[in-house]
Amino acid sequence: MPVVAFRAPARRRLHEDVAEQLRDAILDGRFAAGRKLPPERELAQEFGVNRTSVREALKVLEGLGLVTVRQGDGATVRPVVDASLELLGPMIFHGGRVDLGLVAEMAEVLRPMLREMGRLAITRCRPADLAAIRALRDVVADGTRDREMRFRALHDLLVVLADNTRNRVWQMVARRLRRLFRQEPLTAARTRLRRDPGRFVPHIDACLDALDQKRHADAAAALDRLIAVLANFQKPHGGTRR
Amino acid sequence: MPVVAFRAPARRRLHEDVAEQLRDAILDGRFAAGRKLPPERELAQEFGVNRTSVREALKVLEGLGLVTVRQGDGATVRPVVDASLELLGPMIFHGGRVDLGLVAEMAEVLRPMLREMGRLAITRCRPADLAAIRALRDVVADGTRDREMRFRALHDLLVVLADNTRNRVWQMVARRLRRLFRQEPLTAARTRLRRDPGRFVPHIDACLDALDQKRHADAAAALDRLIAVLANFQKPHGGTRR
DNA sequence: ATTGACAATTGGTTGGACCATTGGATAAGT
DNA sequence: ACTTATCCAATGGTCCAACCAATTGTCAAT
Repeated sequence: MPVVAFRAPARRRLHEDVAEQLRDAILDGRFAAGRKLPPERELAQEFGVNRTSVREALKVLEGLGLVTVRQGDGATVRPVVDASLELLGPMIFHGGRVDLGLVAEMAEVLRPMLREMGRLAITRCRPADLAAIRALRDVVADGTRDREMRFRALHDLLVVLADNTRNRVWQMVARRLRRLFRQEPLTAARTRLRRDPGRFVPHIDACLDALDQKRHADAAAALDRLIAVLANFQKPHGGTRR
Repeated sequence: MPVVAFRAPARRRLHEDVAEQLRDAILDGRFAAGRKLPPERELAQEFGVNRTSVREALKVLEGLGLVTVRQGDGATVRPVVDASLELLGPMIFHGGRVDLGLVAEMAEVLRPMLREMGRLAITRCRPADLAAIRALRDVVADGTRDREMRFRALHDLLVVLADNTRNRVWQMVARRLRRLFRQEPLTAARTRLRRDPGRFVPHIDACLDALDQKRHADAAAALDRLIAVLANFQKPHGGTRR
């Protein structure tokens, strides 16, 4: 396993760039809900690309639920609240800023979800499943490794936990969350803040120890503490972090 | 308000049809994860459409996380478990069948989520917010109306509840769920089974009464009973409904 | 005032051309 | 024989130009 985490160079396609710019424009409110986007031909000219690229970008936005397109009429912007949860990433990190309020609201949703998922996993995991968890725990605890790589192991832990629930929906949810946690601005934030993934290790160990001794309630309690650290944000309406 | 619920005639676009067929082929396992889709030019010929339409369809599939497309290489199918949660609908209703196992797993995820959302809503809702809930309750209880329309009011209730949490993430989650509940095969199933939305009314009333008297714990308990009825499926591994 | 025909706007689709990347086949070098 | 460099066929990415089809507003006829 490499010691340093590289990221693939961004070899991007035109429609991705167009879609991203339009997406951010909508999220920023530069195109209000209910308003119409400019015609495709006009957008193509403004972006300096062919109409095809604009159309492909619009397909992406339509898939995200950000616009509805009707022949003869144009592309109408929809309320962001009606759009896909895939947008939570871009909504949290928009314009170089982090929306701490939204992070807190997200944590408010995540905390009970992860608790429940953890409980199910503890109930259903079998001794053989623990090996994968221990391997990831060791990576998280390994101070000689790249910090971001240890965080990646932590995210993988989430997915392994979901797999132990034997529930396909939880498995999909966990993988979407892992994807969100690995989005660029967040990894940069972790690096900047020099967060230490090691602080999760004691909770992981407590959980594993309890599982070894079949003390499921204790294992669940240890997981709860881990999740409390992971989703460690103030309640909304109050607003700042920590 | 109309008494009968009509649905807009399906005025579909080519790429939507193509995307849907490819999506179902992947969900059915006709294209296994890791395999490659046929080249765009070939697909265009098979579907009898222009390459542009195939490409737009592929953009949709890419947005769903079902395939990754690389220039020079082709479109590679990704594991469904890594794909978007938007796929839960088509996964549940595929090939004219309902995957009851997946429904049960979904209920296992939904139940704790809705309970938590309900608790938050009860804590934070203000007296003025109850009017909207009562109006929807009346529609659900109105036996003279079209059954599906009463179900739609029930789904709207979910969204209003989410709005009362004052949490944008819950609001988005609730709207995605409403969208899922309203997908075609599910509405047909409800009509076929002649489900009665009225069975939820007593729980709604109990919740509203408790809220009037500021008995938040009782309101939460009533909501829990409602959710238990709503997500009324056997645990997975056991398999059949009711 | 209502209805119906028309026209401008705008998305939908097509065919074809050419560019850029990838990966394997082939040739060259050691 | 093995490694390395080169080339090429396959495949996606982009562009162009034209035409089809749905929508909406306009305007005339009733």
